[in-house]
Amino acid sequence: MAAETERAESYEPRAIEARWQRVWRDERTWEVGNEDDGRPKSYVLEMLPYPSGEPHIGHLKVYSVGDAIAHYKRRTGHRVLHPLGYDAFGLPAENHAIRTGQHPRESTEASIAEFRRQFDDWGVSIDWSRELGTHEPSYYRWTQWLFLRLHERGLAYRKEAAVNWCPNDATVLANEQVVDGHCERCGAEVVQRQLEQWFFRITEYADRLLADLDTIDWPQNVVTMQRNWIGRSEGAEVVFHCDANGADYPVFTTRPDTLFGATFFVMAPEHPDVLELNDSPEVAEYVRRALSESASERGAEDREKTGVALGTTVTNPVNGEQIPMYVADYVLMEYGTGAIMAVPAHDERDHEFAVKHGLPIRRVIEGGDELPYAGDGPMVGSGRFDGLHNREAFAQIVEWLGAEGKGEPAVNYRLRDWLLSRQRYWGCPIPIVYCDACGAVPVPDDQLPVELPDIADYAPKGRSPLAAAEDWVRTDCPSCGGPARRETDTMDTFVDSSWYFLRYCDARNDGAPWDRDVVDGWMAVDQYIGGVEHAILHLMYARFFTKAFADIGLLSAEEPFARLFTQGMVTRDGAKMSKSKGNVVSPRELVEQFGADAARSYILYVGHPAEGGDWNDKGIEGIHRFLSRLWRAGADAAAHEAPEGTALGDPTEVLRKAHWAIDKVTADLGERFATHTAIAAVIELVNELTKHRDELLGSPQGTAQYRFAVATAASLIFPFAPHLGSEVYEMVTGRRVWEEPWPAADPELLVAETVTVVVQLNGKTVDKLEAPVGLAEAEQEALARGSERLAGRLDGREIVKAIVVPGRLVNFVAR
RNA sequence: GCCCGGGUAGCCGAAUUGGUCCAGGCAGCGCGCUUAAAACGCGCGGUCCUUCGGGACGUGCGGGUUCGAAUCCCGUCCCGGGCACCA
Repeated sequence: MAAETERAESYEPRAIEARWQRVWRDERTWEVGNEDDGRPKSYVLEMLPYPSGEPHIGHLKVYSVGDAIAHYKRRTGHRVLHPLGYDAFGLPAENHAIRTGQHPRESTEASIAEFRRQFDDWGVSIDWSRELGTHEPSYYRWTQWLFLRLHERGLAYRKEAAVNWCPNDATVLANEQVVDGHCERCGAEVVQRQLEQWFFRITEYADRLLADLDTIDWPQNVVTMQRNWIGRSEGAEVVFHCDANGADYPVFTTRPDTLFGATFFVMAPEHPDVLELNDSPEVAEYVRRALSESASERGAEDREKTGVALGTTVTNPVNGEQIPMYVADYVLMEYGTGAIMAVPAHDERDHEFAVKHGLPIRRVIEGGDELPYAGDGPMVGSGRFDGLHNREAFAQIVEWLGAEGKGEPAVNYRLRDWLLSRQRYWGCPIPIVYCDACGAVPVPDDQLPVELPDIADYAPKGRSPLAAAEDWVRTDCPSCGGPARRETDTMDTFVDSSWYFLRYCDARNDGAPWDRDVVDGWMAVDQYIGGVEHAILHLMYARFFTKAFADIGLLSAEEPFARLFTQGMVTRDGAKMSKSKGNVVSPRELVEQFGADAARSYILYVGHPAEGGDWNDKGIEGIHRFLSRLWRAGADAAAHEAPEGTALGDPTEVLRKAHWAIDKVTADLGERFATHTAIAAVIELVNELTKHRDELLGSPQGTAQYRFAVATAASLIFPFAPHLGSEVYEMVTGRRVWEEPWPAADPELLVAETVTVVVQLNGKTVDKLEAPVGLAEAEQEALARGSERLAGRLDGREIVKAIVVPGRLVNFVAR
């Protein structure tokens, strides 16, 4: 093997890495077919990267983790799908276009090329035959197709909604463009404006999204965040009648037991009936002011509870009492019914409002030292329910309201429908046209994709940039053939990234987004890896899409990601890396200086990958030293052939260490993703074999053991440092490590010859004794009892009890 | 305010089931190799006391359970993250 190229004198990572990368590329080593070949499948996936500039340290980490898992899975007999692509639509490319005039496609594709170049440089084992970019017409054609399927089912719909509007730039803004209630570009205060927008009806899936969290293996904190985001609350809808206009106003409450304590009634400023009930200048002005404020201002902490009386009343259904109506901005139109019953004695917000406006506060639940009291207790001032515990009264009141036709049990969610319209250029066009005669008409499947046209000017003009492409906007109605206009908004980029993991399964299918059998053969993703910052939005949307597609009959999986791993952030000097702090570590420079193997291994070594991990510039040198030591050991082992057929002979410390390392790495990598302790185990093995080099190489059997230990170290380091692992393994064995099964530890060699028995006196360690393995408890106790140090410390006291932990310790209790 | 994590050596961290606290790396110190340095290899490594045998203390802090606690329980402080007018 070494004959083809002269071997170097020292570890030269860049040369080794280039060599193996060429082999993997030329032989398409990591490509995988869709046919079942009898091996269990394993779908390993990192979250879709957004290509901007060049990859950062977080990318290096996520692929280091994912690649280690993919390699481990392959070598434990799995057929592994490990693809990669790009989340290529998005705002930064468009902002760049506004500044420079460069087409977003050009800057995006330049970034993709750089990302791809560096991913190749890292030697990540990707099936590149499935590579995709969400901005390619061959991809977004199917994004549009899927939109139409959801539209057919009523899961995509249009309604008027508030958008962020910058009065200075005269444009709508995406949520990401609003920073602290101000326009990201010009700094003007952002206001709310009503516009027709497209939504996905994710709320229809709220219950299933909640319930199925129990079926997936995700980090607890992510599950909790999703649960909170869905925000299911049980309560009742209660109807309040208004005599002034004859209307019935339902409200949602989680506390029907406090109904007798409702002393006023509040509507959100957006409530359509507010001005109908009272159009005085004072009310009109209050509503106008509230509507002009941004959501973040309105939701600000410590904000005073403002509001205006409407001069009308509603009837409290439980006691017929007339209670005054108010409009106040602490009530939200989007939640419940946009109106609330206010119970100041038992709700903090209502209490604050009541105090400020001099409204009556009536206690109906006993308990607590002062009001407001939100806890439980017996009911008072509640008519026939007095004396009952409020938890019991809860159901009885709802039942009674139901019988009277004044209310019913109700469930509410914090989750809102997903607003997908974006008034920007660089995104997937929404495949809808507007016809005066037919209204909003879906573009027929055979006319997809609706391609994004080129435009000259990306600058904001008070409407979506696409509206400027007049030739593109003007079209014929697919229904009646008359003149029509295209939808000029594009889709939220989260739409693109909510189904890409399905496309990978069948990435080159141009007759459908995927073949159902193929997707069913791969899904669900067995191991998903990414940052916790996507804990809510991306993961919720992808789950929703998967469920909706399953309902439509496009696939079988109910959940997209069976197992989720969230990586921690890499810090430097204890602080988040950021350009402004100037403490950014560039993966490109690291790889140039130390090689990809060292960079990847170090990032997995600083700590458990789920935790943070503080970057230390000197630390990577330590890993580089270790890899160099392994390389030298490989060259050394290659230069010391053991005669053909030499047995390994009697176990030595090195042989035992090798099997210990196999066992340790297998458990750490396979069970707990503890890459840091796995790598530490390989370091220990290499340290051990380096230390015993001379004595081992003195005999044929020792030489065989040395070679075995070196090959084992190479085999075990391979998932973390694939190039060096391949190189050293080949040097010693002439074989390719990735074609070898994962090594198995010999259980007999995992058992040491002797164990250390700790002798304790009243729980304090007084001696340590070497003892043979497998000693009976009584023998172990007798051995410990004979300890001279124990005798010295006993000082005349009497042993009253001995606790024996076999193979570990003996604790004597003495008085 | 509420809900999760976490606090071990100068630094990053290990201790997987309640059983030897600190594996591995960094930094530091000593030794070897070298004319020298780098590189490389080997070794040391908590604090205080000591009659040099050893002893006491030690996992943020204070209590508790236990033969035995970094690990379990109660209280408290600090750091990080998430949510936060959702009725």
